[in-house]
Amino acid sequence: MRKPEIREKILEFIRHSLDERGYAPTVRDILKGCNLSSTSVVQHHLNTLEKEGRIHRDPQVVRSIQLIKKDVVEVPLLGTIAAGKPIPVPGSDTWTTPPDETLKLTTDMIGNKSNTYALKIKGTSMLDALIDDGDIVLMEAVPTAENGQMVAVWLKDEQEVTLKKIYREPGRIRLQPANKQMKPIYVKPQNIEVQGKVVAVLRRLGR
Amino acid sequence: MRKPEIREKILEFIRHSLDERGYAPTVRDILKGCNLSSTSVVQHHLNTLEKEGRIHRDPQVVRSIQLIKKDVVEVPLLGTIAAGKPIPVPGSDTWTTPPDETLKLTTDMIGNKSNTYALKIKGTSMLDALIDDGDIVLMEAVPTAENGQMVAVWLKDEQEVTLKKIYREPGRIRLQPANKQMKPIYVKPQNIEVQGKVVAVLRRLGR
DNA sequence: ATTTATAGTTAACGGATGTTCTATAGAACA
DNA sequence: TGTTCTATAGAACATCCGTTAACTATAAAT
Repeated sequence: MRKPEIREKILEFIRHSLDERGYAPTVRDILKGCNLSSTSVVQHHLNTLEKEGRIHRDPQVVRSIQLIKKDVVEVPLLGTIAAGKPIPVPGSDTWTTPPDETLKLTTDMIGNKSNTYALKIKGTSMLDALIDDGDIVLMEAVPTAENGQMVAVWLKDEQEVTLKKIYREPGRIRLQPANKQMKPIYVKPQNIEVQGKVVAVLRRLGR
Repeated sequence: MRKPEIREKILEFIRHSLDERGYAPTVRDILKGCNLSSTSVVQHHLNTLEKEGRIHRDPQVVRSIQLIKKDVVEVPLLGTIAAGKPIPVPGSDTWTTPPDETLKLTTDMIGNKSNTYALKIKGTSMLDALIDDGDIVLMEAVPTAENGQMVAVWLKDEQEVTLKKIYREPGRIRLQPANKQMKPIYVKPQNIEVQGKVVAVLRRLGR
């Protein structure tokens, strides 16, 4: 019988230890904490966990166990977004040079996604999306978007980028402002280009 | 001669170690890393740093050094905010019972403040502040607010709470919506009660 | 039924590590 | 001048800890 439960228990214990005490447990800490009977049992499970990529250890180093799951993510601030300008989409050239600035965020905010980036809003052209000058939007680089999703849309005819909720309707696409008091606009499918999904909006005030 | 520089160097080394490797250095790591010559020198400085409250160690525990400064802050989500309802202000009764939910945020977002709390917006009554239904506002519990600051204001006559930028003018107070296209309202000073300062606005989409 | 992989036990080695003791030197201070 | 505080140096100690080896036990696979 495979016994993953004991390894879950060990992981939980490590998590607890990191959380409560601030540093990782030793093999013998785990031994006692999980009611195991031998250090080599612990060693065995730790080896397995490391093979599974769930923890990382530095050989011979006391208390070097780390959980792989990340709590804090650094999101690159790739540029600004303004009316009449396509938004910077992470391309090969954008990734090669490291971004000038990064934002530290918790996975609470974005869902552990790796393809998330941030853009700073310039100007008040996004007011209908309830987004102010200086706000920061977290974008996820996705090829497609589901109905109802808030997306960054490039309007080819108007040469303009806008943030709207997208709804595909027969023969047309409805772009609905976040502000429900405002009316939607309708565009031809071939007139738009979805440039990314809006994951979150951040507004920092009074600094 | 006092030598705080070497302790700053040690702190920096600890920070670097925690950052790069994920766990704290040993006394001998610091010895080599800071070009010191004896473990007892390191011990001495660590004792001093601990007395100064800048680090914490567990006696006899390897790699237990922790920096006191916090990077991730848990902000209590104290309740909801809606028109016609005073916002929950952290009082004695609110703090005694732990909040149902907390938000993990980095000090990037809020400035290491301890008196910060979060409120969830219910309804669209804050649209003029560019704040949507479901948005989360981070409030700082402060007694006074400076001019131009975005604050939560309780309007006594109207029995309503609103988020506006506050400007004290002779004989009246101007409450300016964040949306610059909208006109300010003017109120008598005795008609308002500042309930807190808005530190940030968070909007999480598509989950 | 036999083999194989996983899990557990016991014991021990050797090195890493926190701590302590003693001694020295310079600066501040009264 | 003597005292005290801080910083430094070297050495030594006892313990903690990661690792390994040899062996047994059990479940799964063939």
